Amino acid sequence: MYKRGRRMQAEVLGVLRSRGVPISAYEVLGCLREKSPRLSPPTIYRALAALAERGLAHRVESLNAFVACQHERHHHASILSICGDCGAVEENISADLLTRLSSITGKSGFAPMRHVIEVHGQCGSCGSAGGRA
Amino acid sequence: MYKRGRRMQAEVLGVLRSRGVPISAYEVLGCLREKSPRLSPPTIYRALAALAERGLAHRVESLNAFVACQHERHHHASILSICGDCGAVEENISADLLTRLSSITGKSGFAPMRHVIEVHGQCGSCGSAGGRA
DNA sequence: GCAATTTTGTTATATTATAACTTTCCTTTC
DNA sequence: GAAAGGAAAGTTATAATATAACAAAATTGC
Repeated sequence: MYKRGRRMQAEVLGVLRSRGVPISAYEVLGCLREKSPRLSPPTIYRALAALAERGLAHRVESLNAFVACQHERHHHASILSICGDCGAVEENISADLLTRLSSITGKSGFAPMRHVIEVHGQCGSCGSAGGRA
Repeated sequence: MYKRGRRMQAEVLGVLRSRGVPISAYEVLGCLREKSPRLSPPTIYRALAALAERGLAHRVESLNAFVACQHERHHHASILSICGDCGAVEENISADLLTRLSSITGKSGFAPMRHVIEVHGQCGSCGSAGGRA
């Protein structure tokens, strides 16, 4: 294994961090094209894949989008809470929950490798602010 | 609310059930086009959305695919175990896990509406059969 | 330096999903 | 029962997401 586009990855991670909320690969592409018009989708997808592998970003499966990791580099699965109103994502880690999940799925001999845990709803800010209009 | 394409939904559900594993909307389309060549994507997507709403099928977010529900009609979130080798999906329901998930995500005032819980790994059959070759 | 390997850039295209409009068909009213 | 009104389905086109496949360039090991 070698360096694999660290420069590009840093650029992409910068965009993800500056946005805060999950954005599509094409939104990243759009941002970076302002400076480097020749960029193409595979470059972005490769950087995103590398960032995910390094634990610096996550793919949000239920949105087909990507978000910067909020914790230190970790190799546990994240629990992502996604606000449908403002788009904000909160990231939680719970070894306990993963253990329980494994015990549920493992009953039939299933060996888990990767966990996707995404919860859609309304965040605290939007709940208290917007409320039921 | 009225009937909303029950005929079509039944066709689509039939295809999902006959396959057993998650398939893309376009695979469904391909199957049904053998009989009805004029079908188009929106028809399939509408039927799939209606089936999901009725609790008869699930969208597998991490595969961009759809699978028939294995339980009786339920309105709890499912835990889907997806075998990367054979594609088989097992569906589990655990109110306890959802409660814990809510308590984790709820700490910051988040109000969960929809849960996506998908676990990728290797199923029991593939684990004992294939093993490490 | 040169070959081998890996990474990056580029082009093209595959796959997934939906917007927008038309037609059909059902219901309601008279 | 016919016409108006409205919801659902069909249709066309295109948008959004993702990757295959190849070319060029950089890096490493010798």
